[in-house]
Amino acid sequence: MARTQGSRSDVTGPRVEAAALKLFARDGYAAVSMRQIAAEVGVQAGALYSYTPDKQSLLFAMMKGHMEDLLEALAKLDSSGPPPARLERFVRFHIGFHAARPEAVFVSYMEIRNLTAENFPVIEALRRRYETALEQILRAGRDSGDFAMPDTKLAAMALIAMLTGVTTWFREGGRLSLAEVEEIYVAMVKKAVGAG
Amino acid sequence: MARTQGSRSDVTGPRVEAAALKLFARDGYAAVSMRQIAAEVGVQAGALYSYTPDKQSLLFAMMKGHMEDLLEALAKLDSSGPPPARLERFVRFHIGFHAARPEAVFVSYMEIRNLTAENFPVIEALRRRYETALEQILRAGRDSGDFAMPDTKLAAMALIAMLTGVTTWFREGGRLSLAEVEEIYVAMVKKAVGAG
DNA sequence: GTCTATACAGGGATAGAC
DNA sequence: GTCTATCCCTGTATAGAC
Repeated sequence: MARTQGSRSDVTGPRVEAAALKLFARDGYAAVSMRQIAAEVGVQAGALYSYTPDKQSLLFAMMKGHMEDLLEALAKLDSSGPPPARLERFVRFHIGFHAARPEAVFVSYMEIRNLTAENFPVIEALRRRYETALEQILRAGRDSGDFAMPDTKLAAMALIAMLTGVTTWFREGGRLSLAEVEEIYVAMVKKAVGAG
Repeated sequence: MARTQGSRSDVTGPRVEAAALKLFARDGYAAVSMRQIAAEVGVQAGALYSYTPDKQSLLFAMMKGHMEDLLEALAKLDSSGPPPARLERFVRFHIGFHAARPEAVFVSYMEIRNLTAENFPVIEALRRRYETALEQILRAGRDSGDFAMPDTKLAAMALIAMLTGVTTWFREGGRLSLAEVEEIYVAMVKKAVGAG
């Protein structure tokens, strides 16, 4: 049970991830050095390699973790009821989830191109699963006659772009509260897909 | 009139800009080296400094140029007629202009944080002018009763995010033509702002 | 105008002491 | 588990020859 003096692997590991997330989000993956991450954690650069094999793994783990959290949370969302209700829940979920972790969102959308050839498809597949979830709601709504859209795939992309855009400008304590923003987006999205 | 042998300043300068644009768009500003740009142009790294004082100036010039082109083209757009017609023209203009230069768009939206403290506000001001142009159309439409929206500023941000998202997935020769995409977005945007 | 050569700082990652 | 020290590479930018 007793741990070696000075050993804090269980706490330092997460702190490395947190520092990397913070710095990648602020300055971009390519612009951040391992030395900067180490300084943020309060250790020497060499010590980082006890927690990650390399810089790329740090990025990949953070993006994969984010997408998995997103999909896991989505899976817990009530998927019953008529399409308009499902769509409304999706919109609120998306805005809420993304607004709660702006750094992870930012990294996940900006650093895709910095993934290696092996890691990229993994993240891409997770992202596509999320888009498909929205598209299925839209398709169900079109089939039921609740929505009217020429192309559900394109509409799904358009809506996700619109919703994710919130994180680029939303700031707690700004002109509008998150609840107000949610309200406005729900109304706008419903109208966009032709929900009466 | 005779130019020094080997002198091609008038042609090499633009080639440096083009190479920087291509590489910044593909790999990101921070990940691209001056050596890579030089290799793309076919000169040695040192020669680049005949055309730009430094790497940052390359980024700034390309972003400023892009935003100025955008605003200039927007200024030429017919701004007469009722708000729904104006909005439709704006949507078609935005999609068309952005789809025609995906690299410049990509750099302009991704590399904002890599601008220095002096350069950032310049680009930000240009961007805001563009957003304001859309917001004015929305406000005019609300005033005239053509549109229904709780917040024109937020709607403008939402629509621009949605429209700009097109450049992230649109590929010439894909499932839909640009004209089809435009059609669909025009319809979706009009509905989103409550235009009957 | 472009080249070669180079200065100098900083990058990622590893080795071995403690 | 973390440190110091270090390897080797690459980064931006400049100087001076041609």
